[in-house]
Amino acid sequence: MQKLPRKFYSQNTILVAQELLGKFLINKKNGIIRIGKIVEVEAYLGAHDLAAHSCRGITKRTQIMYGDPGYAYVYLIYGMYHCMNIVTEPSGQGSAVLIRALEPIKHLETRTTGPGLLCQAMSIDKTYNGQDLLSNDFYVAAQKDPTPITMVKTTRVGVDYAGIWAKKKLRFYIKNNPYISRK
DNA sequence: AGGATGATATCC
DNA sequence: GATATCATCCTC
Repeated sequence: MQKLPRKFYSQNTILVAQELLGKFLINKKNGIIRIGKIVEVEAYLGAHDLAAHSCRGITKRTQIMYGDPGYAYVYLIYGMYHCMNIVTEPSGQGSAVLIRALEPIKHLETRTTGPGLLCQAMSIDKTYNGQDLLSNDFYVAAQKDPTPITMVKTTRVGVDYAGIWAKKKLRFYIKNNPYISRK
């Protein structure tokens, strides 16, 4: 397992999103190592993407999204669940990739088939906002000889308000994987 | 179809 | 300071 370098995240957001499929999200906390395989993601392209939180410019909330790539953007949604994103592209773009579903690999007891649930299972909360994903206990890694996957491209979830941006196929998942949040 | 539940942005 | 809104999930 090889930790992904900063350079990986600084690439084009769509490319990073697609490449993240099949990689492993690893979180060590209180001596427990939790590992999940990323099976579903969404790309949020930046200030011009009306479905992205960054579409209204830099605020206290979105400053992480506008910062350096390879950092976690975690926020509370609907008062009860957290969602985790990884910031992409060079600083100032406001782009990120939302992690939507994981396949449980190690120490994941509860369901991981959705952005809110996977954060619960990985024990990720808002204190992880701004965390560097190149740290020693929170990072994404690739296996040496990854098994080839078939990718499905479709529309994002919960962004009907975003006009033409709601129709763009910026959600990617591994075909036939049983842990996808929605068809 | 609706409720839980809180941070955020945008208005006065 | 008030309120409308929300990249969700579960129960009915």
